[in-house]
Amino acid sequence: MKKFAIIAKDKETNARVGVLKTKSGEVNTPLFLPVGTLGVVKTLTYEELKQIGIEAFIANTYHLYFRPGEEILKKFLGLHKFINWDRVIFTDSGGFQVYSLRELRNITSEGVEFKSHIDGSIHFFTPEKVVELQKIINSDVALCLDECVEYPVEYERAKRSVELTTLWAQRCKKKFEEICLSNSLDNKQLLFGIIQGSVYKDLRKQSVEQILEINFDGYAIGGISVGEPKILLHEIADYVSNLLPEDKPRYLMGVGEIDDVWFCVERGYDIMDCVLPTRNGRNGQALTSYGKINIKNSRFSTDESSLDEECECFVCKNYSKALIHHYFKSGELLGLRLLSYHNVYFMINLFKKIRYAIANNNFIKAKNEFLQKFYSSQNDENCEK
RNA sequence: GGGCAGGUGGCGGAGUGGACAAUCGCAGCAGACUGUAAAUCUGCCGUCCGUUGGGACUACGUAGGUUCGAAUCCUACCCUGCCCA
Repeated sequence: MKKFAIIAKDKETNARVGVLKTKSGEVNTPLFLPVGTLGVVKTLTYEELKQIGIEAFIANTYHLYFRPGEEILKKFLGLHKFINWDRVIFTDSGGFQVYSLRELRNITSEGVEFKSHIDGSIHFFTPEKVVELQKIINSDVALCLDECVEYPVEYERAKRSVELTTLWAQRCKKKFEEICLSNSLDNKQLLFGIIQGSVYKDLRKQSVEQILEINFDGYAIGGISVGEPKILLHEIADYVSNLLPEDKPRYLMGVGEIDDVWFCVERGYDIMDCVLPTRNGRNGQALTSYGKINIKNSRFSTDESSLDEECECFVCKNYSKALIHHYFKSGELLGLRLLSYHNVYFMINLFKKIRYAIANNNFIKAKNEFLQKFYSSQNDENCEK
């Protein structure tokens, strides 16, 4: 059985609809992964995630290693049982923490030494260790340890990160296969390789070639959306997409702005994840059909309408902007939850629309209509001021 | 009636002769956030003008005074709290 099957392709673009098979079931692509770093999509219950209709989320190996820690994860035979979630879980390797915690780490070719962000204690992560941890977490899709570099970054440093990422990918793959061989009970976890290379096309090309050579179940593009201008993000995403094989899932890590999502799906990306719906939700931003709004703005204090008149989620059916505004201004936790729920719902719904549009050969039209509505209204708001 | 303490920007509260339009916190207003060290961070916050540098005006209970200069010193008054009669 193929692990990834493309079931529809847009005629005008490279956008495609597919199905990825994992040990916890199938997921439909293009797929949006909410981020649940510590095994939880912040503020939301698993019942709510199911109610929203999410098929998968991505947790983080680095963070789960610290809390709850290996022993507890082993005791529960993995994250699924610990959190009582039977759908798909991806795990990021900790490569992003190599970037985001760069003041607390030290890289050698052997691995990364982290100073714990929690208590300052020293921990050493190797590619092998990260694979083992993901086996313990027992996620459905594991990611190789990579070195995600910041932007801007000098060419030579980006080149070294590509080489290191390749070396680590080889070691991850080797360890992964060893564990699979020694444990015939469960060898259905998927392993994705990660492409690096910052904004340098030749390095991206080199990285793609080297990672493809190792052969993974899917290919992730990392080192993007780390502060580079949008034009570069698009340029690199576009460039790399043309180098990737058709028959494997393509995962663009960390991308989740609305226009970026459409842009990247159009180029044939199948999976994306992003903290924005949840983080920005906790910070007061709501995604709506007519653009982003900041619910904390005083103009919503008496607004009786829902966040998004076109949204079917329970928040939009039951809560006015004025009420959610009140929760935010008062520091009531329910506000964080409601916007997180709504925003994740919005993203999941967006991806449903995208899949539908591709399947019906209507991608470009759907994209233009969606984006025009989403962005024109923000302009209107600016004009009013 | 007497004694003591105190009255500062929307609020709390620093400042006790020049560096004060006045520390700081809260509230308020806005912005940011892209594989989550984030219920976080940043900016503005007397009034008016200026895109910036900056400028003008009004202000530390009220009214006078001393001084080159006062939120800061002096006098009187008003008000608040506590204590004594």
